[in-house]
Amino acid sequence: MRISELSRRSGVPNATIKYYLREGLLPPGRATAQTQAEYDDSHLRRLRLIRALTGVRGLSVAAAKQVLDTIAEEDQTDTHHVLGLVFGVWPSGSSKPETADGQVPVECPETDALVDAMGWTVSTYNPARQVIDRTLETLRSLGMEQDWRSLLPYAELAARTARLDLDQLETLKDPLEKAERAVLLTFVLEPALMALRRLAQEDESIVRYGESPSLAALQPGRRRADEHE
Amino acid sequence: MRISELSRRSGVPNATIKYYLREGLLPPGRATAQTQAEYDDSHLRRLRLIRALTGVRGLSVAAAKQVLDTIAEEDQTDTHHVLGLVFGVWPSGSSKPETADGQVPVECPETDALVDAMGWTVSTYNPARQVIDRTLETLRSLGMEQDWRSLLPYAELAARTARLDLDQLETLKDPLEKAERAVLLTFVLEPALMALRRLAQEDESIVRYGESPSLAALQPGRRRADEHE
DNA sequence: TATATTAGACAGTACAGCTACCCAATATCC
DNA sequence: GGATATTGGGTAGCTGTACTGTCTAATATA
Repeated sequence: MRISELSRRSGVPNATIKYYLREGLLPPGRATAQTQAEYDDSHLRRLRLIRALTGVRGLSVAAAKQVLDTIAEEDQTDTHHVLGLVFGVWPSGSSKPETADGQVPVECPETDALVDAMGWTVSTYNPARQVIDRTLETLRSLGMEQDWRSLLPYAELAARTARLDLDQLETLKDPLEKAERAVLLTFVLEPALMALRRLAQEDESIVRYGESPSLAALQPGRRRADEHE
Repeated sequence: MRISELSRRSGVPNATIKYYLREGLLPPGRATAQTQAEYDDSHLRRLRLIRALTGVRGLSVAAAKQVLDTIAEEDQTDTHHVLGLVFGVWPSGSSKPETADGQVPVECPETDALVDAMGWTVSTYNPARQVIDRTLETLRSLGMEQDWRSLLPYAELAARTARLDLDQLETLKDPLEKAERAVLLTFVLEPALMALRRLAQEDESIVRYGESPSLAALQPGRRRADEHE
């Protein structure tokens, strides 16, 4: 297909596709002539992935490129290698670590302690480390007397979440497919997970403190446990 | 204190403080004369909160204002009221819902089913609903055959997370303090929770598929369960 | 009284993410 | 085979966000 059909099928404007091509987010089509190129389903798929990362997830174009580059490069044969790369990517947008190209591991004493307490094995280069230390610092500067110990219960829940994530990769055999699925689970799912927390917070707040102001009629005598009505 | 001391103590440039005042993120100081105003610790605190939301969390200035407005307005006496407002705020930045001022509830059939299955009680106006439906749609458009049922295990973990969150509010009595703490837990903690997931994913990937490429030496014979070494 | 600081207003800057336009080459329709 | 439309490639411009710098008159401080 040519660019206009790609545009029509993806809903992304022609000019924007060209922009993504220029920025290297979308690989160039197979050139059939000097002013003609042929695109295929892989381009359509990639385009949708780009829009998922920049749209619902809110990544910057540069961050999306970084993520996309990760699943494209390197040898795709080692599952653990590919996944390690994906999980190690940090979209340098919101809350990015200082070191742009995380070559140098930054001291993260609190995360070290947490990782040790959880018995985890994670690369010292994983940028997620810095996010945790920086967040704890920020919370303390706002008077919240938190340290890594207060994150332990959250870490336990994060471990279970990660297990759910990895379970969904088991069914896939193709390493490339696995890498793309990992990206979807890791990045695109993030807003939904936070949305679930928000819903659960509202429910829990109603259970503990009373009815929500936005709701007119609630069933009385709500439970504390989790069984359904 | 005057603006320069506020700037020095917060680390935020003078001009930026004026910008926040203009934008209404920071309440004006008590004017002592036509070209003089007095700021206090509440301003310093608010300024730090603004930087936490826009910095580590990555909210836009407009989204931060929306969050800040929520804890400032309304009567502060009802705990459930205040928390309902905070948990209902969606920072219109990344993955914002379409309706800017969520007055009209949007149809979210998948979230409805999920909420029902969990036995939750949440406002139909909570913007988190739309995020979930939109994310599921996006994942499906990328070939992931997901529906609300696949989110159920995540919802269960979200419920536990919410319980941890609310536990940390129990100790506070002042409703205003409670609201601010809720903001910190809900928004500022988000990147850290996602970072924890990333670390747990890397660990779980090593446990299942082998060693991480970034790590030179690992202890052999890793476990599947969660006990510490 | 001299110097520095301040509030308030507004213009200017830097960057991101598109968007519009141009041109020569190519495809397509008659 | 000629007219018309589309394409790739490049560049310039536009819009919005988050500041930053400058100016002025009023006020504080030495």
